[in-house]
Amino acid sequence: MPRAIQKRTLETRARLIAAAEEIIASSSFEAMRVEEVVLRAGTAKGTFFAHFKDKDALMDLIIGGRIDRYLDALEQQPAPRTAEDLAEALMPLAEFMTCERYVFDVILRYSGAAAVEDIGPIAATFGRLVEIQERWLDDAGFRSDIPTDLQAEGVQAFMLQAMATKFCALHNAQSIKERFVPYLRAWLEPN
Amino acid sequence: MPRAIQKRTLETRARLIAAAEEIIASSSFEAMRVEEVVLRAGTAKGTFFAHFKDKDALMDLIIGGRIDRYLDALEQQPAPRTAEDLAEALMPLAEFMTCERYVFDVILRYSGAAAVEDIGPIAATFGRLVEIQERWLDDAGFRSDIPTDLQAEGVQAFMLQAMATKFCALHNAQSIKERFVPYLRAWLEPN
DNA sequence: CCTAGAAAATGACCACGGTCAATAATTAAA
DNA sequence: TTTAATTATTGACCGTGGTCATTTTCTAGG
Repeated sequence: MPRAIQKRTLETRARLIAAAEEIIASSSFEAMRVEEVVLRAGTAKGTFFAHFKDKDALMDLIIGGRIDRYLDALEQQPAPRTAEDLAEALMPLAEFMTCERYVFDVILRYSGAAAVEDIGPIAATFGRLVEIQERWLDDAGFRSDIPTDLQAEGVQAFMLQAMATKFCALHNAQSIKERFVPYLRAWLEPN
Repeated sequence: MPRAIQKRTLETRARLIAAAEEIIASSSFEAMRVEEVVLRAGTAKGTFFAHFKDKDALMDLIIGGRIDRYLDALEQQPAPRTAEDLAEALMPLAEFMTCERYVFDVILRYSGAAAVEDIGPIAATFGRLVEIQERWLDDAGFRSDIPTDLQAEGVQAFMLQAMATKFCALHNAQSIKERFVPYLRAWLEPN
């Protein structure tokens, strides 16, 4: 029979997460070191890995949490009416996702879960984002020749492409939005 | 004044690359260890890093080389006439790019160079691929409402999206091509 | 309370990528 | 040929993520 989770366990876990958030706040996601986290949390290194599968699992959790707050905000908004508005609405999220090269890499790596049983926080947010976009696209009625879910996946693909160029010398003179809008127009408003 | 590169240097470099290729051939890209490479090449560890900035730089070189061979083949082919044919033509390349999760991750990370001066082998192949597609799309004349280079970038974005799903539990029941074709149809043949 | 057994925490240890001061080999000029 | 300058190689060492047998703490049953 499985015993209830001890209060101690929850406290330790909370301390580890808090310590990581502190480091991120005072320097960056990239600068986070497991050794530094356990030092601040006052635990041994092994304890970290008893709570999180690996360092990236904690990153998944923290970054996924941040993304979820952006999605909460998006859900409050009315459906955008134009490709331009859609891009505009997604910009805060896109800016966060590309705030650091390291963050973008983690997001890419975790955006699709290899197995159903390990759909993590970030992968879940991608599912949520598609749902939000499907609702928006249903309302806006851009294209009637292809299903809404295909449209939403396309928006996702172009958003990733636009974001990737932020780290690409050939394109980073342009802002993410400047790259995103032409894609969206061509995708959602052909002809 | 810069001296000529020593023959010894080229030999050492060739031995390192050959050793790495051996390991990849007998196991996998992921299994490559710097220690094992230098052991087989008969050099010291430091020598490796005198020739390559880091482990990934050698991966960039080797994977970029493989991709280039696929592009050589694509350049020999006539321009595809339909979205389906385009997807079909790109499948061998897509299959290689997703032969290992690790390989796909490296490709994603190196597909855009952070600075003009360090456009590496993989980043260069992405430029080449866009050029090939621009020629194809010019010939095929799918869409006249948007420029060819935008069309080509879209094909790229959807190819990445279709490939990514190979490692995603939600979609990997479908083949890459099954996912790629609907995107391409919707992108290149709207209405 | 006491105790058995489960859950949690520990820290020495390992794997592996990467560094750098010291050394060896090569080259061009005297 | 000798020598000085340049280039290539070396391997001990480090940083950091991750493991696991052992120890400590907690909990339920008597």
